[in-house]
Amino acid sequence: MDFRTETSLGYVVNHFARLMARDLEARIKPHGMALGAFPALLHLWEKDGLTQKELVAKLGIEQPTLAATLTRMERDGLVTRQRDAGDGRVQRIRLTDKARALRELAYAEATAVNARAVAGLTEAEQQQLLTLMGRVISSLETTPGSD
Amino acid sequence: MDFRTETSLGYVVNHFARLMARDLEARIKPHGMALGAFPALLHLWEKDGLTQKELVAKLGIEQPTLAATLTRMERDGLVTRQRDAGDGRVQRIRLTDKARALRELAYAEATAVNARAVAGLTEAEQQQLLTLMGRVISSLETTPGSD
DNA sequence: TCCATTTACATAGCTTGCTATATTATATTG
DNA sequence: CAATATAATATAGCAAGCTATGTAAATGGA
Repeated sequence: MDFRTETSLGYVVNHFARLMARDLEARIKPHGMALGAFPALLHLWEKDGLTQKELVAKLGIEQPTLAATLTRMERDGLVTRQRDAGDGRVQRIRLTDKARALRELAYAEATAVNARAVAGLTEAEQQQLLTLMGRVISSLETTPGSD
Repeated sequence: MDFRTETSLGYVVNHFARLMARDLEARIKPHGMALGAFPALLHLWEKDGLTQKELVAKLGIEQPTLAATLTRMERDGLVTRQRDAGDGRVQRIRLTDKARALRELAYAEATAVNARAVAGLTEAEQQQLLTLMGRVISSLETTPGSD
């Protein structure tokens, strides 16, 4: 059997993702944001006070991964955890002033990373790339794990 | 400013890569292969006895990352490290019989993961997705880091 | 009402990525 | 030929992903 890395979707997308992550990390780290905090911040900027469970659902990562990330974000002064008054199991995640102040800057850096990546593509190609990836992701998320 | 995760290339590709990695990992782990070993094995199956430096160049990961992966692969009985006779600094990475025997099975699992991912796309769309990602990767690798 | 179950989150332990730095062997240069 | 520079790999330490399991609070059925 033949198998080439350049035509293996998994291989290529992994490489792609690492390049994007490296770039974004280099841009946001100087502003006190870690790479792993970024996706959580995006959702919290949209809606502050989400619970851990809600964030997990939005982020598509596992609960223990988020718990650890939140601990680092707390340490870095980006969020606080507050026990929900009505349900003692629930932690509401709230942004600090520092995190709120970083919003526009973070958007700008992420936008710049994305722009640099697709600089060689036409508008239509950029759109198609996102659409195709979106369709693959949906299908991976809805069809059985490894059949 | 507005920013939506569903249209952020970095966000989407990260999610995509994790889904692919989870699937492949679940398939190959039962056969004694770790996810991180997989890319290295693909290259060693093509050409056994590569040096660490050569592998690093092919894989696009950092040298310490590969060194750690090779240590685990050695532990798992997939490779051996042999000092090069001519140059005492060089380690030649050689596949074990066990690793050689896993080749076809590994190709089959990776092919299955890729096939499941693109099941909802036409042949032309699959080709286009790979082509577009390839172009973005090349451009990320050739243009300056974060300007 | 009480005990079992479920729910929300935390902890432990591993992998795989990174940067920075140490180590050791070869190459170069004065 | 010794001193220095460069090259190949190793080590240390951290981040962020995972699975498996622990803990504390809420719920629900006998």
